[in-house]
Amino acid sequence: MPRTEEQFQSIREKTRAHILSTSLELFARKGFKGTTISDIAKAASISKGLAYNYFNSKHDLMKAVLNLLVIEIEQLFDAVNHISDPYEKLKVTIQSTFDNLKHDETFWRLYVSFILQPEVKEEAEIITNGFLDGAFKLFENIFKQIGIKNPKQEAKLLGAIVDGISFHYIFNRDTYPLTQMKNFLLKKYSKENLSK
Amino acid sequence: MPRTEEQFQSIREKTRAHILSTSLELFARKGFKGTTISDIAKAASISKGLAYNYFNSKHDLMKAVLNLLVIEIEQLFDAVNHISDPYEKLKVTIQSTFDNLKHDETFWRLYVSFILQPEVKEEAEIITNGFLDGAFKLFENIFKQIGIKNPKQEAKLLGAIVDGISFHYIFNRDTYPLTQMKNFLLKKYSKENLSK
Amino acid sequence: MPRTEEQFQSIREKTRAHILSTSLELFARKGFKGTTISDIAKAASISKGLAYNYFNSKHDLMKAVLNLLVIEIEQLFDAVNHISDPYEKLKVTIQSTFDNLKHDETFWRLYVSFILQPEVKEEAEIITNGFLDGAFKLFENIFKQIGIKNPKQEAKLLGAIVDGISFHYIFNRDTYPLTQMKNFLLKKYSKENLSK
Amino acid sequence: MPRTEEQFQSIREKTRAHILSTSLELFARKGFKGTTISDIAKAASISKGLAYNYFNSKHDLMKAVLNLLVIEIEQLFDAVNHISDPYEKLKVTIQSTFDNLKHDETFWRLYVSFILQPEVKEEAEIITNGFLDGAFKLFENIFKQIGIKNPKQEAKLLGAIVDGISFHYIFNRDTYPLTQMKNFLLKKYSKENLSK
DNA sequence: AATGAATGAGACTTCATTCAT
DNA sequence: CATGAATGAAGTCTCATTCAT
Repeated sequence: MPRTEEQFQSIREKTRAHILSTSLELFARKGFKGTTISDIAKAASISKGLAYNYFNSKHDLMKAVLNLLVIEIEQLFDAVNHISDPYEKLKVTIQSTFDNLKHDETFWRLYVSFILQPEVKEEAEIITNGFLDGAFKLFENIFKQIGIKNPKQEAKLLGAIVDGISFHYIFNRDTYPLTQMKNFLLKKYSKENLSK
Repeated sequence: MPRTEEQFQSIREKTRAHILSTSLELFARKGFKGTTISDIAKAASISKGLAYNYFNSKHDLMKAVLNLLVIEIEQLFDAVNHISDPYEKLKVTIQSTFDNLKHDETFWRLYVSFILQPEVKEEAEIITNGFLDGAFKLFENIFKQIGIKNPKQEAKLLGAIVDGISFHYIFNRDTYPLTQMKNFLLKKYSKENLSK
Repeated sequence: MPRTEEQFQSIREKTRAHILSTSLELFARKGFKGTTISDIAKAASISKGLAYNYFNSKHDLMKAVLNLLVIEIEQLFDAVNHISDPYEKLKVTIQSTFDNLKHDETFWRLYVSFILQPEVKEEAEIITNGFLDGAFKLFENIFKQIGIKNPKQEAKLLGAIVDGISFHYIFNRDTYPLTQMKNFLLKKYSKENLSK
Repeated sequence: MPRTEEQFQSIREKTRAHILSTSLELFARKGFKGTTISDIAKAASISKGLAYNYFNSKHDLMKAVLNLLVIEIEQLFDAVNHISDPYEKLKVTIQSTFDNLKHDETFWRLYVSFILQPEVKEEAEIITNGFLDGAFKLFENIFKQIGIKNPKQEAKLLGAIVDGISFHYIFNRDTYPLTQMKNFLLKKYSKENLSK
């Protein structure tokens, strides 16, 4: 007997993922309210009806996109968690943040966009908080390991720097000296500089 | 007897300002697309039609709000420009940023909201760039006066810190230790710390 | 004692006539629905309120314009009624129609415009009928005097010609050879041609 | 199973034609400005939204109606173009104009209505000019074949007569002796009359 | 599973009309 | 007599959602 059941499953999952990633991109580019189901259907080359076959509503779709976002963010954190040397960890984190940003500002825009959407504010805030807390904790642990004073505040400061630079870059992409700032930051948070 | 020219003008100015400030608040809270003219009319206790007596379209209204934003921002800058001592200038700037933020996050939300709105992106970017450039220049001059190395990059770093913290606070208002961070930052950028 | 009462009357009449003629022009140019009270007020350099001081509603205003139209049309007829020679009468009528038309298509447009307005269809039709009947009668009498066969139908034919040409001219003003057609018609309806 | 491509196309064509013919009738009766999308939707027994599924705007809808008009007019011309005998051609043209008019004044009203609408003036004029030129050329050729003097002007005269009569009939439907005028005209433009 | 025609609530916008001064 | 700010009904248009096939 053929495993039609499994094949169905596979197709469903692929289509679902396809709709989801298309939505993510459009939501990020044009905002939640600025993106219509028609837009998504057209961009994903499916019918409007099919989108409703996979998601009960636009709101549902957005929640699913938020979830996707969480997963992607967690993967970013996981990528550095296995590094044991705190200086190296710090360096890689900063680097990965910047490199990721340059190639893909999608998440950032989405993240900002959702927070401004009263309908999803709550859900989005949970994620935001989780994300920020994760980052703050990560930095805090590093600073503790290094033995710096006020690790909690230094962690929040670094978080602010990273997000602030990201923010400035995203909205002034054409003129912002991203690479320069990245190197400047790496130097500021290098072993030589921190341990003196 | 009809009202005098001045009476009419006074009415117009007041109503215009009223609509404008109401719009600003709503746009900031719910985004451009998320705010309807009905919302604004209701919040301002006027008829929908009256809004169109003052602004040709929702888009126009938004441009007027953007303008208002520019003016308010410029006033913030002006407030510190007369201070000559660079350390004092730095301190007041940081302080005013934070104090302002705590009482009024409206501008920040609006600022972020508009930039995400493709319809107003262009207009918003001009303002954003102007605002950022202004802040960067201000910081750069201070750092030059003080005689710090890499004043351009230090300026951008401080800009990122300020905006990053603002950003974190705005979207995690309930838990973010704003005052603590403010003091931490003031200390880091104090005369004692910088001049050593 | 000054005759303020009469002066008031005079002012009222002048203002009324001013509003009326402005309305007539705008209605003719942009149609009834296409003309707003604001348009009229602006064109007449008065306030919207004042228009309502003179006319109870836009509909009323339009009826007054219709009346004005009737009067103007009657004056046109009167202008030729004193001529006794039928050939001369015919010639002058045709000529005046054309000369009038070239300088002022306002009435024509208004006339057509109103007939398409269901709200005033009835009133407009009375006028139209009156106007057409007047013209038909005028022509019929002329043809009877001249002694032509089928004067009733010849009258309607000439009416159709005159209105048809007017119509063609109005909607093809740039290319229609009006003068040529006028001369062609005058020749066709000249004494030499008709009496043979 | 989804409908086939053909099924969808068939539905679209039918609905489109239905909306179009309903619009044409209403525009003709109440003018462009005087007809609302709601009117059309109600008359066509569809939702307002559906009209916009088929036409981007009311203006677009009107352009489509104009197009429909052009096609219908061209068919009228085509119907007589195969007749070779000029006298016969003339007779059939006049007859068909009148017969058509009696059964359907819609086009005429629409034609007049659109020309008075500043928003569509340009598009309408192209059609008008095309239509008039077509008629003038047709008549001119006939008169040339017959060998009448001044064929150009005679063509324009006949055009004016036909349109003038149509016009008088349309706006005085109840009392205008259309049949009588038709016969009168047919006799005037009969072979016996023209060839003498 | 898939399509897109169809709906209808609600958005933006216009404008005749009213009214305080 | 005169003004134009203010209203609100109604018009154009959009879009999430449903549904027959």
